[in-house]
Amino acid sequence: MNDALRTAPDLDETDLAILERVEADFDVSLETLAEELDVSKSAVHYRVNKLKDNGVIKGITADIDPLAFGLEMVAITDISVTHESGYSEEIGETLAALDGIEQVYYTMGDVDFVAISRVQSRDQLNDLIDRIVAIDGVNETSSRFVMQEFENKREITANLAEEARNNILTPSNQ
Amino acid sequence: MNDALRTAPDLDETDLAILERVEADFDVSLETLAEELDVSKSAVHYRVNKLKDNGVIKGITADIDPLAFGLEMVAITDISVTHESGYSEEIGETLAALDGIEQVYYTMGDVDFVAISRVQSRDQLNDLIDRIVAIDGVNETSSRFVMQEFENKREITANLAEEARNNILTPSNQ
DNA sequence: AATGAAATCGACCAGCA
DNA sequence: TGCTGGTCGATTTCATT
Repeated sequence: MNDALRTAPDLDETDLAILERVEADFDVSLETLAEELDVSKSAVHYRVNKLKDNGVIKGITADIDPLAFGLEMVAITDISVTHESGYSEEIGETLAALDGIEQVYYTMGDVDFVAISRVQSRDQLNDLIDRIVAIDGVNETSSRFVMQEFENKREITANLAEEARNNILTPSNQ
Repeated sequence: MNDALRTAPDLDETDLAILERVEADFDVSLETLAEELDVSKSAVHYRVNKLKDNGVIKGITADIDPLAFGLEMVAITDISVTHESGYSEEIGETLAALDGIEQVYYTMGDVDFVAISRVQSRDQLNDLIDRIVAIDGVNETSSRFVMQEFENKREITANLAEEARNNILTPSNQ
């Protein structure tokens, strides 16, 4: 059995086509979708609903431009913690809850956490780092400025390698 | 003048309230929104449209659960490039185009690029790293496994520090 | 910028393969 | 289970303020 796919519901090509389309842009009429995919409106509606029930589609959200809020500065911060504390779960949640921090990863290796943050100014970044080091158990931090972000595409379906796509369409555990 | 806000269109509290709501969940009726925000349905609709025209709302998208595709493995890869090549822009775009890579950051410092990738298996990660080192100009890579992701909330409005929020509502450059 | 009415579109349901 | 076609309610559009 392919362990990586144990949670995957069975999807066919039409489901994948719908997902690829709506993951990039949901602001489209059912009718347009139906024409593009060459199925009926009702069928699209039925499948989209099922994908929502399945949890494959976690939600419909509006993507907001960070620059519209002046959030022009991105930083990557490595954070190491004192291991005797052992509260990595708690520290991770505390980090993720800080204003300005977008993502927190707990990693294997010397550095324990990697945080990606987005702020308006260098002052706000300094303030954020102060708030990070003030967290109990945080040992050391080291930040890098991001000069350029490439294609902040977070599209799952657009990132599937061919092998991964094949695994979904023809699961070994069916 | 507050340099960080030069691109910010003027937003009022109602706009912010709409954005906070729809950034987390757009799958809501106009009526519900109107009740929650205590404005008329038409007004909500008008403002949402304006925010789309403004570019503040970049788009409406479906969020897909990576686990539904068996994408259980996340890695952070530091990538250094040979500087005589000078094609960092091109390398960044090439990296971002690789299947499996979600985000690419070009940073200041020893490490030139940081890539976040999401794959189904260790094999796929090895394959991805092979594809990275095969890129012309790539010098060295070093990857860390992510053991846990904390609150992958990418919500701009939820991450604003109070100062940042105040900057938007009462811009110094108005 | 916001409204209300008219036109359009999507959600839901009973029924069918 | 997956889909059809039709009805009703919701949303979009637009003239108007």
